[in-house]
Amino acid sequence: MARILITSAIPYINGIKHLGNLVGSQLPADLFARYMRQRGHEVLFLCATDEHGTPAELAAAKAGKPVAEYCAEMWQVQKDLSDGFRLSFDHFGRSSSPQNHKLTQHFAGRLAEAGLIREVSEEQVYSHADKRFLPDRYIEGTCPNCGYDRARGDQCENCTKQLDPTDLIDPRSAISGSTDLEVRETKHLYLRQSEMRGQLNDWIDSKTDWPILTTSIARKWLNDGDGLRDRGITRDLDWGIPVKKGEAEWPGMEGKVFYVWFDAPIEYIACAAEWVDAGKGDDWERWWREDKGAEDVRYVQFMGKDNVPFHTLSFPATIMGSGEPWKLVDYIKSFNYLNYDGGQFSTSQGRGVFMDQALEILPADYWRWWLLSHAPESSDSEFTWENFQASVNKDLADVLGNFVSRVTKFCRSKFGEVVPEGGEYGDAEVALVAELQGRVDAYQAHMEAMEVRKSAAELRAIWVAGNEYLQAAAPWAAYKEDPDRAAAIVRLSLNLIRLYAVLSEPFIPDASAAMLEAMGAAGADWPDTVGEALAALPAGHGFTVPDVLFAKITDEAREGWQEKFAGQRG
RNA sequence: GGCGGUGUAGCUCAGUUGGUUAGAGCAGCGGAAUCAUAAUCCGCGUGUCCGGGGUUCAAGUCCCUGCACCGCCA
Repeated sequence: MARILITSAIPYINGIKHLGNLVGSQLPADLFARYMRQRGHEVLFLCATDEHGTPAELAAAKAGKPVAEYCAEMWQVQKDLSDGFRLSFDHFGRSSSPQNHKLTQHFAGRLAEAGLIREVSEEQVYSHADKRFLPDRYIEGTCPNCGYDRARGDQCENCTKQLDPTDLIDPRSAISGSTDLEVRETKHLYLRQSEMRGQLNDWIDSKTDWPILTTSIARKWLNDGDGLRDRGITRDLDWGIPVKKGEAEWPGMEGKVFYVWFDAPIEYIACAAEWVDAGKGDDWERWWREDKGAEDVRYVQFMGKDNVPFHTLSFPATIMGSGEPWKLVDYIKSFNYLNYDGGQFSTSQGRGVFMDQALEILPADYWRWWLLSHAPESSDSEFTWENFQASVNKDLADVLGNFVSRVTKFCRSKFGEVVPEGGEYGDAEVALVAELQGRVDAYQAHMEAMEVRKSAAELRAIWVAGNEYLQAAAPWAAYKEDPDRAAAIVRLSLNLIRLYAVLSEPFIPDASAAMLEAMGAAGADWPDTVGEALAALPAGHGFTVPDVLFAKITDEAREGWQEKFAGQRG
């Protein structure tokens, strides 16, 4: 039995995530966690909300609420949605937790002791009307290059020129529109990542088994231009983790907080502490400290490609720089983007399907299956309603759902709601078991390797094999001449349903549970061999005919959704 | 502009270190069956593997170059 620590990129607090966000991190992480648990491994699967920073403050202000209250509410919303999608986190934490405050301050203190933090005085724009410093992109003005009047302080979107806020003509606050701005001197802490470039580079070089998408992004940041740059890790904000050196005050940094970029990944660790404090576990350090039991832990992270730099460089720099034996990530599974019907999903424009809307129109399993079987692994992939309807109807309703339906209903009509006795297994059954064993082996290999689409394809092939067998064995025909032969076929087929429920659990947990319940099966323990698994339900074992597992998506429904989700969510 | 990715059947995609007639699912066409959510099963693909050069006995698979789309640029 292995021990596997799994984290998925932590979603930002200011809103409900869309399906592209979901399939890029949390959903595949859940697939892997569920599979590993079923295989009997010890799994700790963590996720949290990322709550600090200017966007959270602004979203709270817009909602007319104190930021802490806003975040608490949005955390609950996101928690409920992750439950709705059956994401099996062992704990869903918050980056604003006391545990993270303590750990973030601890890391900062260690980094300072190691000489990896320097103080920098810089000039930043302060808005009197907003009573706050403004990040570059929250300052608007006229571009000195092209004259575009809504250029941002970091870059002009019109001519793409990189800008400094002080370059702008007639600068104003993007928050209030106020022009009462002032350039003030302020002091900030920088993490000296550049000092660790060699160490990080060697570490990345050692990860020969990582996807190219992951290592190429890391190498680019390490080697581009002057190489890895130092990064500011503090901000002049109210909402965040107060800057401290461990438990001690940090002279000159009063009233400042750590930048969200710095504290968010540390929440991966703090979340484990939250997990313990919530009474769900009793020792989080044995998952995170190599000197306290984590030396045999395998740590896997899931994320979209936009998050790769932070996970390959910034967070490792924090950990390595601390000089303490914290667990570094062993494998990073990164994803490309899911597009929506010819364009991008857009949170700001409300384009695409969001997690809350998805669950309002269809059960989680529909989305889980489609998203995972079309996961953007090798390149960006695309969601279209036609493809979604066709795939879900065919795979879930026709191939799997109908198999369950035809077997259970045939048995009920001929033998009653009990696994029939009599008859012997012959060549057809031997051949089926052999085929399934090969496919289950392949399925396991793909799941171990986190090959999501290939796993889905193999699982589907396993479902198809049942239909092929049933079609060829034709118990409805055999029943007329040789009822015992029909009984044997049905007995095996009922056992196939139970096996399918077990194998499908990581992808479609609700349907899996419904199938197990209908079959009166005890649990979803992974089979040692297919042959044994198909003998789990003995003759005489009672079952019930389940309700239709997957109702089909009609053309009318699909057309309605297509229109409804074209943009501007209401 | 720099960097990276992608470009394979109508659609969504597989194609390991270059090696036999380039594959899967869906859609389409033909057939079988009738237990089942009109659900299943069987059969059917002469595709400029984006274009053009090159290396090689052999390239979708390596090199150069052009084109298109996408992303990132702290």
